[in-house]
Amino acid sequence: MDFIQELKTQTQNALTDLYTIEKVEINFEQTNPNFEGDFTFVVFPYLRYSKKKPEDTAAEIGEYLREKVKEVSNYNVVKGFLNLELSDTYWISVASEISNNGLRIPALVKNQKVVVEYSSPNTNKPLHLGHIRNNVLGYSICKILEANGYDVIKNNLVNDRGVHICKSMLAWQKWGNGETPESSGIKGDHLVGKYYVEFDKHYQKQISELVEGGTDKDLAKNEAPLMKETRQMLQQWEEGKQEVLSLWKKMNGWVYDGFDVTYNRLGVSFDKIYYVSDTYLLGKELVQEGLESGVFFQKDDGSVWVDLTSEGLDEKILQRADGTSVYMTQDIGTADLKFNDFGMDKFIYVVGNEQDYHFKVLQLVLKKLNKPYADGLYHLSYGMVDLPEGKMKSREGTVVDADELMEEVVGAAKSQTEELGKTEDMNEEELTNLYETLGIGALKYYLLKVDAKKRMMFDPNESIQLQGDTAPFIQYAYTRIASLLRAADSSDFEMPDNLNEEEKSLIVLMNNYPNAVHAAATHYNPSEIANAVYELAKAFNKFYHEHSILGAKENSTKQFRIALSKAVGETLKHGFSLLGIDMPERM
RNA sequence: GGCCUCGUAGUUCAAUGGAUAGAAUAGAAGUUUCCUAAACUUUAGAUCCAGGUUCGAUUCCUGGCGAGGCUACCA
Repeated sequence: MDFIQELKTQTQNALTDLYTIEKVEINFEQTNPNFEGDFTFVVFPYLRYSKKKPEDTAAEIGEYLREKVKEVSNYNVVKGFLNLELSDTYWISVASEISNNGLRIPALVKNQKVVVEYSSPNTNKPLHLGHIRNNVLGYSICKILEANGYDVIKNNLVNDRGVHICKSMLAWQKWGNGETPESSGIKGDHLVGKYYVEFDKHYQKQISELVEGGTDKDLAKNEAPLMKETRQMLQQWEEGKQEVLSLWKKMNGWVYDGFDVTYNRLGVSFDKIYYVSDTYLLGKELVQEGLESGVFFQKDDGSVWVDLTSEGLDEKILQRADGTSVYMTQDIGTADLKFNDFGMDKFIYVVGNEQDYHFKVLQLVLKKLNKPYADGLYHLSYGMVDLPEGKMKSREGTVVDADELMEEVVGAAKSQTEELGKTEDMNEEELTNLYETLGIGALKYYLLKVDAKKRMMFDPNESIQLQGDTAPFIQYAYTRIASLLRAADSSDFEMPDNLNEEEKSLIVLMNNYPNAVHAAATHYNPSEIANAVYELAKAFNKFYHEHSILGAKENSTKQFRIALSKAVGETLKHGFSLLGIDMPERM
């Protein structure tokens, strides 16, 4: 890392000495593999100072650097590209450093606290594929921020109250016959989801009956008896009616038991859980505050609004005419609650991009309220997950259930492992763990290798595939290393005489890994880790194929290769830990 | 209608404004007396269209065309 600094300093010196260029931003990039060299400096921007041809300018700087920087063993010039070649000695010292001191990720920040809100489920139905992307992404971001020096609070805001839960409750009351998870053998969240579907079935029927009777469709939606009953139930909930509250507690309990199983299998966890039932009234005082200070305004009917037209948005309601709050009000209050609880420097919302507008407004409102933490808000806006047949629609039953999906990928890992027949001596428990590690790993990797911000296609058939750019590919490279280390008697680093191409590329990739960890944090994007780790695993497989490690002729070569392999293994494992994916020792 | 994303090999994804646009998968052809072939090698195949800025554009700007999202006193 500091070598690059040194290189930049010397390059600046070169520009100053040769062309009297004052301080500029110096950038090096990795040399394109199609060309000879390690780092490349592009000289085009400096031609107007040097007043020479690109080739000559690059050559002059190259000559300067070769003389001044001992690690630069040679250079070549292609058009305006100065390709610096570094000595093997330098790369060997990098390998030695990593091998002896372990993987080091320099902290990006100090004493920075960040609250990451993710998952945030509704408690009326089980989790689906979209939630999996959210959870896996949120968890990974937490790990990545931690690795960069942040103090992270993993936070879940459970939406446990509202019309949607009342629908499930009502349907259960009417048609449940006292069914419980125990009596039915159905996982709690799925059972509650079943009644949510049941509600909708009857509700749709009522609507169409009303519409046939000549009622307007929108009106019918509101006037359907079931909807009236639901609203009444919500009303009773707010009034604290005992019977409703106890049913609510019972059914939410079922859901939490179910979620725990799903979260556990998915390997995600939280440090702090908020429940909307506790927080939904928050924010009203802040709305009043804003009204008094004049940043909000009131309409004739008494509703409170914020005018964001000067920011290019429109007017947004913050409180209904009847004094009740809306989503935005609650989020204002919850942001304040978070700040009171944690005093965080940053707070991140892992929420789908259909809420881009909402979070833009939220941040503007917090700024208008002069909240000191407003600038620390970041909406990690991830794209929707599409299926090959199109969008997921719960109404049309095309949602991919989280539990079923996990079962499927683990099952695929099992059958493929059995087919290969390499694990016959493993016991039942080891095998079960292995299938989970492979299957859940494959699923997570599939979701994380894509840029978080982009919408992505989820092909179920492809997700259970375990070859190519997949978690098992990387896990396989790791188990090869683990197997080597079991067979090796020592993994102490020894200086080799020189480096072959494959060894060098492993060192280069490992040297670059901390940059990927930084970039992943800066961009809130785990896929940068996934890509880095994949490249490394691929390079290792090639190295492994081309060269004998334990059978190397020279003992020093053998020791070097073992130590190098060990460092690769540690890097792969580190990267996977940031993605929330386990590594098997055998497969 | 207004606002916001996104258009890259058959398919799914990469590419701080840099060189000859990378992978994976599907296709074709190979590699195992040798540390795990879930691997490795070779091969064919792409920047939606038209302008502009730039020494240089997949990347930035404008206009088309196409896909998606938001545009609720729902959360």
